[in-house]
Amino acid sequence: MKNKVEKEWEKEFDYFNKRITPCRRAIMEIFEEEERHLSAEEVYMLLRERGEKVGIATVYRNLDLLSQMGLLHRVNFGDGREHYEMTRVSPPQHHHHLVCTRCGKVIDYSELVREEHEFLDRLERELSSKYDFLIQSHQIYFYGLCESCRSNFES
Amino acid sequence: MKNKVEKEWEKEFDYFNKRITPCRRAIMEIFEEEERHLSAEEVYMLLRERGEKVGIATVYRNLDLLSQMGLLHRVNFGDGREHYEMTRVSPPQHHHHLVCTRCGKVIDYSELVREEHEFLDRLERELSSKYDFLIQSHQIYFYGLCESCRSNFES
DNA sequence: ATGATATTGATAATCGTTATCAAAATATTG
DNA sequence: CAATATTTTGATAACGATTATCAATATCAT
Repeated sequence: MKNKVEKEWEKEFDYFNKRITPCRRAIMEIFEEEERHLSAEEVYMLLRERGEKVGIATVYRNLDLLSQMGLLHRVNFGDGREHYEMTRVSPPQHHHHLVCTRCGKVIDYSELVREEHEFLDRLERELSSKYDFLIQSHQIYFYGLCESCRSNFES
Repeated sequence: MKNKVEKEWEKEFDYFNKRITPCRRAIMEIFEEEERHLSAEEVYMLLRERGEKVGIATVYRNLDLLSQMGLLHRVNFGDGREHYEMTRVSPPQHHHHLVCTRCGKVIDYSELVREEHEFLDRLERELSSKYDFLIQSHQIYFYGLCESCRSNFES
């Protein structure tokens, strides 16, 4: 195994004994460029636009692998499919999600990042040691009803 | 609509103009008794054990409805199915989840509940007003690798 | 009661994801 | 470099959770 290491995330491939294939590199690049959560289908489309000839199964496999490696993490909005986001370490670009349980609308927010950091750092330390768990990322979801769904709730 | 209101959650049915059917009542009772997250399939089984003759489709429909009403909320551990928990208002029984991204193991935790409350209350107020969003519940997930998965990571 | 509306059950259909397995790519060894 | 072992991929079938359909049933309002 002799992956060239130019980017931070490339080290992880050595650590996990995985190869940096064109498909995997392209997926990582897509997430670096698109700063948003993407479904497997969306990643697949973006790969094709780039001219990468990959099968959808490989996309699923690699999204799964990258998640296990901690480079991506899954976010789930209850719409029946998984979404993936880059796990950004630096700069720490924390943002979380407000999810409307009725229409599925998702609002990204990044309020009170500093306070969150203080609180979650402490919590993470407690949990890591208590449960012997390597914490790689976290997600906060707020669930409720958005304005439009609140004003006209009907069967 | 004239639902008898004996329990707190029964009010919500009037508010949302929904009927309290035997199936719906039984589902709520199951979640009151079982203090854990349940999948649709598990709820279905527990209903049958009680002697409730319901179809699986109705279970899905009602879990969905109850979620939209804010009485339940979905939790998702990335294992391909939704789980549901009761949204407990009093006593506030906050607990969140540590999810191993490799083996799917879920650890419930309830550390630092007081500090969480302080921080999240403030965050909730900000988000509610800023995005005009009625927040009904929240979930914090920590993702990472549990001890056993960390010690033997192999393809 | 009567008619309108809501809920349910059985089951087919949908759709995101996973499994299979042979072919291709890449690494390792001699 | 050639030969072999290992990993990754692609096409597609299979799977499984969830949703849609629609007629039957239950419940509500008048």
